[in-house]
Amino acid sequence: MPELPEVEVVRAGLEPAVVGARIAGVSVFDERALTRHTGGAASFEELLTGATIGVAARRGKFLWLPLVDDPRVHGRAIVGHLGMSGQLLLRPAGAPRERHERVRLEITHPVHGELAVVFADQRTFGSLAVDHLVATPDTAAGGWGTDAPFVPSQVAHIARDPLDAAFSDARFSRAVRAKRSAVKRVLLDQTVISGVGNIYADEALWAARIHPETPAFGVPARAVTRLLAEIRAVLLKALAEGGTSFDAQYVNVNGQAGYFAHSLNAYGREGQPCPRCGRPIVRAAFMNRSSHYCPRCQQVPPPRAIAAPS
DNA sequence: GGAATAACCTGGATGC
DNA sequence: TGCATCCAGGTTATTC
Repeated sequence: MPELPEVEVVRAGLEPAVVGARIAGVSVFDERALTRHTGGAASFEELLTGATIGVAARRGKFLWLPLVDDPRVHGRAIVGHLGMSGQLLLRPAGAPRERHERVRLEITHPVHGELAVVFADQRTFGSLAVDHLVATPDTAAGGWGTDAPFVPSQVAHIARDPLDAAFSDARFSRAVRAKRSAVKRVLLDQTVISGVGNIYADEALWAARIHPETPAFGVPARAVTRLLAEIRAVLLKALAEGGTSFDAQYVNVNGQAGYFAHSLNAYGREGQPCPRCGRPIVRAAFMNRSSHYCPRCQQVPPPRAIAAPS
């Protein structure tokens, strides 16, 4: 499923092909891909046709492409989220329609010529929209790939991701230790830390030896620091390996899968030995999905050892 | 206001 | 072989 590393691979793949490109045509095949766009397909097509893309930016799992050189769309951007199965693919102009293709942008790049940016999405949880840019409260750059202190309004409520230079470790630590929820639930809360999904939450918790159901306020400050370091480590390793692909649901802009699935220690390894202690990895229901952990390495501290936040 | 839960969605896997 | 059911999970609206 596309989490931060997978989305960053897509952003980096799009960047050289779309920055500076002019959008020559827009085709919307399925309006469910525009659930975050106000105005429907006609508005989406009208706004984008003729616009030029400035940069390719990302925060957490959100991507955006600011639009420049056109007063009609000044201060706006194409904002995209891949959901669970979304793909952004680069194809030659006029390429045959992809399976599950929802939206296509025909672009003309000054160096690469005519290309198609294809948004395909099997489960239709992903979406594209044209959105207004708003200033970041901390005046730092909006995210990866941009120096401008702006983000789409739909992304403004999302916390910075842990690979962002402006991410505040101290604010994250305070937020975690103020929550009564399970620590894994906090890691999946995009308003606390963005970019982490089910796979990397399980991997980081395994690496930090923290049980996913541990009350967040019960995680010692030193362990929160260790957890954040493990989150960064697992995200960077996954990024270096091109992301995690279990099936055809995640691929880069050229349709190629990543290799990080081979490096997983906990997620998807139910019944297999823990790489650290050999005890079988356990899968447990969690928030309508699954948690994977080692029952020996990751134990919930006894209640008496945990002091609830006041 | 914080926390928990359901709903959205499709296709592959599994069971009968 | 065909049908029904389960499962995967990011985000958000709703409920508690």
